[in-house]
Amino acid sequence: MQLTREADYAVRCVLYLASAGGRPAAVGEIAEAQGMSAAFTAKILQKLVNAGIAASRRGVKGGFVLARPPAETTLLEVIEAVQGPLALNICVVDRKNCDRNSRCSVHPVWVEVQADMKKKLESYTFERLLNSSPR
Amino acid sequence: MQLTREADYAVRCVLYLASAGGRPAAVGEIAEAQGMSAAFTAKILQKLVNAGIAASRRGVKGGFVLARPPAETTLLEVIEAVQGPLALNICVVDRKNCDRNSRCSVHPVWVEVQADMKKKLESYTFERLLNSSPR
DNA sequence: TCGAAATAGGATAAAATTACTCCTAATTTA
DNA sequence: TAAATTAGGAGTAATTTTATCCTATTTCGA
Ligand code: SF4
Ligand code: SF4
Repeated sequence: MQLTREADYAVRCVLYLASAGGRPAAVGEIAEAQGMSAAFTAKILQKLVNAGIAASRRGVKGGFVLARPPAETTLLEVIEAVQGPLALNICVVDRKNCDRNSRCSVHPVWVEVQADMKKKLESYTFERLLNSSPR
Repeated sequence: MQLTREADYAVRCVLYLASAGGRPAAVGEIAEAQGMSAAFTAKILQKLVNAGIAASRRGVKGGFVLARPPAETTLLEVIEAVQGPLALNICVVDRKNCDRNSRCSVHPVWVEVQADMKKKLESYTFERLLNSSPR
């Protein structure tokens, strides 16, 4: 029931790229700024690129940028890009994962809780996060 | 970001005990009814007893009962009894777990999302679950 | 054109967590 | 006392998490 370190780092990556405002940032730069290992950060950035959240340019002046403006990327997207679709319980994403689902009175609760969570995470764009003063 | 199997089983245990209505149920009975292994179920029931959710009686006519009426036990309590306090991210339960928390704009989001989740899970008592028709 | 700087991707591995099992001791009832 | 039952500790296999490292590819600029 916990966010993976990978997902936390992914959020930090996107946050950094958003604050960089379009200037390509290299893995090393991002990793150092956010206190993460460079090799692991590289892997995460790859996933963000594959998910269409970031874009990369190889070579000398290369690095990573956001593929879309910060207002168009949500926390949910970033999390799902690295740790897959949200799944509070095995039965939520696919009912077939538990054959008790038809007579289970808790199943609908997980569905509801996850929907709430999803909605909230979708409501946080990186523009919004950037403008919120950390406290 | 997923409920452990243990927590899911724990909920099933409590659900079963609630439906048994005060009659002591042995591990084997609970496990069979809910499609869980007996040995693992025994471990989980022990945790529920330690958390004050269930009570046990050893010996021949022994077994497990709920320690309180179903209306007084919530989903949250059962989950926390087996997998510990809810913690959506390392920084939520204790800020010291991440030294970036003071300048992190995402930290408050996790706090908020977890609070929502907690509130919702607290709102589901086992009386409520028992009376809800599974669909 | 070559070399340096950078990402892409695959393989590998250590550590932690999850999901169990098994055994012995203690307790309770008939 | 024998049978039924929980209590608790120890142990274990599988899975997931959290990385690291290596090689290939791309790009820039001298
Ligand atoms: S028992 Fe109910 S809540 Fe648990 S996995 Fe099955 S359907 Fe979902
Ligand atoms: S970076 Fe922010 S969200 Fe992530 S653990 Fe630290 S304080 Fe929490």
